[in-house]
Amino acid sequence: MNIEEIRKAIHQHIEAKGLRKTIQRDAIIRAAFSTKEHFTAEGLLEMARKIEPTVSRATVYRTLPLLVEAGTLREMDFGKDYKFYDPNFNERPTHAHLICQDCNKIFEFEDAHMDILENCISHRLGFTPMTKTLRIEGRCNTMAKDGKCDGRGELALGTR
Amino acid sequence: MNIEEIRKAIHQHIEAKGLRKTIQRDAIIRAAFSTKEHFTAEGLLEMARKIEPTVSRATVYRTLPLLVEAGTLREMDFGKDYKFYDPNFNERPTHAHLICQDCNKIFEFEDAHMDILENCISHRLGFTPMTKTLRIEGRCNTMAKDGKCDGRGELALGTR
DNA sequence: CTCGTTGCAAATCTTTTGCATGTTT
DNA sequence: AAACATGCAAAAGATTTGCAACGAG
Repeated sequence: MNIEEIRKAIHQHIEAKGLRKTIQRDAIIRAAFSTKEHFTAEGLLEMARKIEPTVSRATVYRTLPLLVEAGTLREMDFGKDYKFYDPNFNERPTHAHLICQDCNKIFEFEDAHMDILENCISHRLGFTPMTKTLRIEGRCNTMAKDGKCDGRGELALGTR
Repeated sequence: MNIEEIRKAIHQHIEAKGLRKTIQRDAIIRAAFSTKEHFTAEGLLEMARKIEPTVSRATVYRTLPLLVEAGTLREMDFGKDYKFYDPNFNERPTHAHLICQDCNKIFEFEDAHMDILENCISHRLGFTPMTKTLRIEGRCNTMAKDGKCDGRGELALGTR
């Protein structure tokens, strides 16, 4: 799903709700999906203003729920006092997060077994899973052994 | 781990930090672990005041991090604007949550396969897992079939 | 007696909202 | 023209903090 498809999906959702297409909303959408990084409302405001300087904080906060409702953006809790948003669920619908307690980097990973197991458990409990969130916080093994944390990038992507 | 053991563990942690034992803190501890329900800071204040009326909101907010640090209480995000706390990780260290989107009840479950798989994945990625959080939101199958949601209790406990 | 602790109220910080004005259809 | 959207600034709501009085060791 590239950015044009995402934009189309969101505009469809917006239209279905009887709402309108505006330059501010479109700038916010473009900004949100121009990155693979997780971002905050404030960060999104900054990014959107580079595209369209008239975007206001209020419009960002009013638009974010639309992107979440449309199923294109996921609200995330990383233990901070403000919300983060993850734009990568379009590409990798079942990914989970591993947070390094040594360097604070957040890694994304997908695992088919995990996905299947989550589905099994849900059904055994009598539910059809809609949203699954797995977050693992851990210590870097290299850090424990050699005293240095080898996080290989801000956002490590890859199915293992 | 019963409440007396939990109190002891927390008092040990508090002492180790060079802090003091007070009636307000103890009331908050007793309140927090007198229930299996998830609670908010405000809810804990209410419960603690039934034990010791002099407890103030500020002290609750100052004490909560101590219980979390001591490893006896887990901070939880259930998508609301305020934090929830889960006192059940002492009894069931690896439990996860399933939230019914039809009735909003939160079920707790444990699954050994899940636990093992999470550990495997963590090690494969080069980490030793410290905290694992799994939350599944889903639709009730009975609701879908019969139009009624049969959540069998506020907090369903049990390994399946 | 010393230093941590408490309650209160004020401050903080993110997110929400009322309102007058501007835009989309 | 009608209905929705926007920016601004004020409001809201959870959590934090400064401070003077209090309490544990």
